[in-house]
This record gives sequence, C-alpha cells and structure tokens, in this order.
Amino acid sequence: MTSPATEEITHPPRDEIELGAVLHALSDPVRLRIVSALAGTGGERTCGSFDVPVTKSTCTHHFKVLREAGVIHQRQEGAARLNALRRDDLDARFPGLLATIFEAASAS
Amino acid sequence: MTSPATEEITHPPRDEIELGAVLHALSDPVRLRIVSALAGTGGERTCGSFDVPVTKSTCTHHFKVLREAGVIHQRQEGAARLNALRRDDLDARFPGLLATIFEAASAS
DNA sequence: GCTGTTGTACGATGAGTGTCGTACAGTACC
DNA sequence: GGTACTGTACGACACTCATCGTACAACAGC
Repeated sequence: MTSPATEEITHPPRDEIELGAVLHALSDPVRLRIVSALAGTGGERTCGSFDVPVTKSTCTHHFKVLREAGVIHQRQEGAARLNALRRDDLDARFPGLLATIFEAASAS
Repeated sequence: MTSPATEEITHPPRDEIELGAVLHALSDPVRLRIVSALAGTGGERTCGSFDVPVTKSTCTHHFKVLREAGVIHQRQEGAARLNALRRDDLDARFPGLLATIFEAASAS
C-alpha cells in the first residue's frame, strides 16, 4: 500500500465536473472557507493546516465532498494528504466561476 | 385578505442575501432550471409556466427556497403568483455571480 | 350559483447531510 | 523499539431536504 488508511483517492475527470455539485460543495460555510484559504495559498496544503471549527472526522468528510465534486485535488505525501485547488480544470469548464464566487465571499 | 391562501410573502433585504444560501438554492437542478428560464424571460412569470418535472407542491417548495434565499421576488396578482429574478439586488451584492453561473449552466 | 385554474398548507416519507466520538492505520521522529 | 502526529473508517445521531398526495383557499369565467 502507498496510502496510510484509505484505499484509493479518486477524482472526477474535468469533463464530468457538474455545476450543481460544485455549487453545492461551495454552499457550506466550512467548505467555502477551506476553498477560499486554498485559493489564497496557491499551492498545496495539508488537511490539518486549515483553521476550521470542526473535528478531524468532519474535516475528512468535507474534503471528500470537495474532492468528489471536482473542486480540489488530493495527493498522498507520506503521512500527510496534500490538497490543491483544481483551478485549471474549473476555469476551463466554468470560466470565471471560481473568481466570481471568491470575490462574492470576500465581499461577505 | 389580499392573498389567496398564504399569509405574507417575505423577502430578505438586499444586504441580508447570503452567498451560501444563493449557492445552495442554485445547486438544485430544478431550481437552476427555473432561474435560468426566468433570466431568459426578463420579466415576470407565473409559477405554473415553468416546464419542470415535479408536482405543484414541490414547485411551491422550490419557489419558497428561491425567495427566501433572495434569488427571486414573488408578487401576488389575482389568483396567480408572479415571479421575477432579483437581478439588480444580486448584481449589486455579488457582482457577476448570476451571469457566470448562467454561462456555466448553459455550457452544461 | 357552479366549475376550472392557480397555488398554498399540511402531513408523510425516504434519502441525504453535518456533526461527533472512538478506533485504527500509516508515517515521522526520538 | 516506542511515541507522537496525520488522517481515515465506521457507527451514530439529529437535522435538513426533495418529493409526493390530499385538502383547501382565492380568483376567473360560464
């Protein structure tokens, strides 16, 4: 095995990313916060590096939702799991969507 | 009473429209379809004039979700209820969000 | 009056969701 | 070896949600 406790990390291909799933994924405040922080960073960040008011289990759940919606990409690196925003894929499929939502989120 | 069967139609003021609520409202395929059709029309349309694959009860539920999220405005006109997109309010609060989502939706 | 149309109200129901705690599996470091 | 640390897995729970059927209220037209 290459991974610590999971079987496989699957991501939807770019063409199968659905708008409804993306909007639903970003409609949760915790997930929007995670993605906004990820966008501000630019690169990869571990799951535990986000300041969210939930437990580890809930965090795992949210990252799974984001990954299956096609919003983030996860990759195993030793014991840590590195998360990156799939900005290229999302911009190609839904141009301008991410930027508009981030701007709206920062405008609160 | 001025209305047929409901007590009052309440809408959130512009400043209280929340991004999460809007994203959640638009993440449902039925509601996204309703709002897209409404955007294509431009003016007001009755609830029954939308071609959605759900019953009247479910339709009422979806219109309520859209109204309470601040996406649409509802107004009673005789026996019919007229729906209009709150484009000005949404554009003022979240600039470009509606246009981007509609473009993404049409790109399927 | 009566009938049809429009839409809501009120359950009910099955599925999904966000949350948590506990237990466990890798990895890193001493 | 042992001890942290990182994150998942599983079960549980309360809550929300999308859907429906039935009943009902207001209006329009005959």
